[in-house]
Amino acid sequence: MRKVDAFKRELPHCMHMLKDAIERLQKERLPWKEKGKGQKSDSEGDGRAKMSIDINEKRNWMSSAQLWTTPVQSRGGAFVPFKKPSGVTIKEGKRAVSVDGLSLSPVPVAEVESIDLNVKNESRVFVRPQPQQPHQQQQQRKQRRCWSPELHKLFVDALQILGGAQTATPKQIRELMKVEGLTNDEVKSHLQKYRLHIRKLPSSSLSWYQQAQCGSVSNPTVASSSSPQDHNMHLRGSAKRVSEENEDDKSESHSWKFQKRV
DNA sequence: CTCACAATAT
DNA sequence: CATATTGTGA
Repeated sequence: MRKVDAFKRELPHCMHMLKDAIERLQKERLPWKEKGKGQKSDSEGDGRAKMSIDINEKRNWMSSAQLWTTPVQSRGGAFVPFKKPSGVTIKEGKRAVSVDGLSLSPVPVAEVESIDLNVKNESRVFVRPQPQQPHQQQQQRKQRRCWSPELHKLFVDALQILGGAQTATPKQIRELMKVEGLTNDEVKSHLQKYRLHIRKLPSSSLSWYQQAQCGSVSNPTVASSSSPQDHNMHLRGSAKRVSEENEDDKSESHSWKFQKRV
């Protein structure tokens, strides 16, 4: 915990340096900026320049916008919507996130303009400077959907019910899964990936999804020392005979070829 | 830098 | 709906 103190000391320095750089840039920019137009910019122009730079700076670290992560529905737990960073980096400054309720809203917030003494202890305080320009692209990318193993299981089940990966359609799958908050596009994307994967290695269709970059990488439950006498090492090797999709396609090939779709 | 994955564009 | 492309995190 001493690191925190260290950061407290260092952060202001960084900010100062940054500010210095920014000011210098502004000065450099001034000469060629006021060409033509009347220079009433005094306050406004200056402020704008500063702000734009500020925003540019922000863009860098703004890339990580992981906020809400759980539209997840009823079913009791089993879902691990939150992904815990494996490394124990110095991310302690997370308590002030209580405000993220509004972060998702597209409000054109006025934005803070002066960093100056804004240096709180928080390493990240973002306010979402998104509505900067009229372009607005499409308000950034959507938050990545976390396909937890459970979710994937449902997906596969639905897939089988619908008769294999090739015959199933995203909409049907989604309806069969009955997962709240799951969109067609998400299913579609997952289906695409799934198809590609089973095309590549037809034999193992159940195990390929192990990576689970979301829910359970490394050690999510180490700190609590909840299960010392663990028993994870079973499974794997028992239900080997399941050729899944391949068989499905084959076994039902006689029918689905002519069916227009249900 | 490369790869896997999910989002988004055709 | 299917594929292709792009953006990102590991």
